[in-house]
Amino acid sequence: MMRADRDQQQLEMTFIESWGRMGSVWGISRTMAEVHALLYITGDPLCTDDVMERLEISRGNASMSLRALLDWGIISRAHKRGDRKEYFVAEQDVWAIFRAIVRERKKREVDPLLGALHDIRDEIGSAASEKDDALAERLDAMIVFLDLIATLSERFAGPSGEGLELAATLLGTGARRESTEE
Amino acid sequence: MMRADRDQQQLEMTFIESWGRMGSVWGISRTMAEVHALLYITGDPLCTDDVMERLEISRGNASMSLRALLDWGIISRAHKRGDRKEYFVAEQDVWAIFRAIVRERKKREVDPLLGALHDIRDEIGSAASEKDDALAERLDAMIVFLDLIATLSERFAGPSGEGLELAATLLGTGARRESTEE
DNA sequence: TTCATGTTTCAATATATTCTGAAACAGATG
DNA sequence: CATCTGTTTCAGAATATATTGAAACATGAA
Repeated sequence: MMRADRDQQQLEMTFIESWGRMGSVWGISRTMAEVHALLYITGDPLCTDDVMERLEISRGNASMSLRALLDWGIISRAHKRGDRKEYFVAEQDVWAIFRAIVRERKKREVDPLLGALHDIRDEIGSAASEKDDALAERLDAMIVFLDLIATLSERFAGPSGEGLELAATLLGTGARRESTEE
Repeated sequence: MMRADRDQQQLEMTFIESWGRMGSVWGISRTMAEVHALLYITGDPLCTDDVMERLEISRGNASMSLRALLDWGIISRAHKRGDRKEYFVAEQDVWAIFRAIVRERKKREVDPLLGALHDIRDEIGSAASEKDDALAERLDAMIVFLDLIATLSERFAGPSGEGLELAATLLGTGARRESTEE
């Protein structure tokens, strides 16, 4: 039994490390990803000290990471009766986690880029020279594409369970073509 | 005319900077993104020296960035008759660019994580204790989800123009729900 | 082979990001 | 109010990442 427990902790740690390495994919630091992984895989409410201990990180780091995860909306606060400490629990629905990530990244990265691109496009519009035509065309292609991505991710990240439905649709559409696969 | 040219270069540079800042989104360095932006927005074949000059970066950096972009498959080599220098041109189809990025990120980030997760899952399977059940469940939820993502991105990144078609489908599906929007 | 032209590599350096730890803060309780 | 418990902040340190620049490496021409 002690044995099994230790094994489990080890396995959890492997998961945490793998997930941490993925942090870059969704644009957060390794530690922040690890804190999330710990909360997710553990399932229990953990306090700052638990996180510090399990991950061997400083109080400051743990505090910052937890707050950032709260901002992203993928963990939430919890309290134990008769205990003043704050505990944290991770959202357990992977789709909800995914939607939160998509929403956040769109807000932080796609939207600002689209804004900048639109600004440039407007400037060109006024100063129409010959060469500008080709530039404008390429810019437009990019803008149209990013607008599409933004719209798609908005739908994916929408509040309802649409993401799942849409994924199913996508998969269904793809299935019809499976015979033509390479 | 001189005037218009200078304006255009400035606008191009603004585009390049915006795009460079986005580098993190698709997991490459700022400079590499800028090199790509330069080639994309310029449209012409450029050689290493052109890139160095326009972006004010070292030869080594330019060389590494260009090679990496070649690896990603979003720029290609070009040659001018009677000129030994290598020139580079960017893929102009934004969908092709997007597909290349999705393909590459899946390969580098999602696949390894899925591999690690499957390994952990296998280990748990053999050492079934009570507590492990909950762990296994959470792990499975994550694996199922990532498998779905991997499948979806494979379809998106497929060689044909499927990505565009699928996006249209998705958009269509969404349109039917537009009335229920928040 | 030697020279001329162009490309790649990589150790040293510069830059950016993340983390620590102790101090400041908040707010409950006696 | 003083004290106790717990949280947040932030300057400096540690770490990781990106960049330079010069030397090594190719390759073709004479």
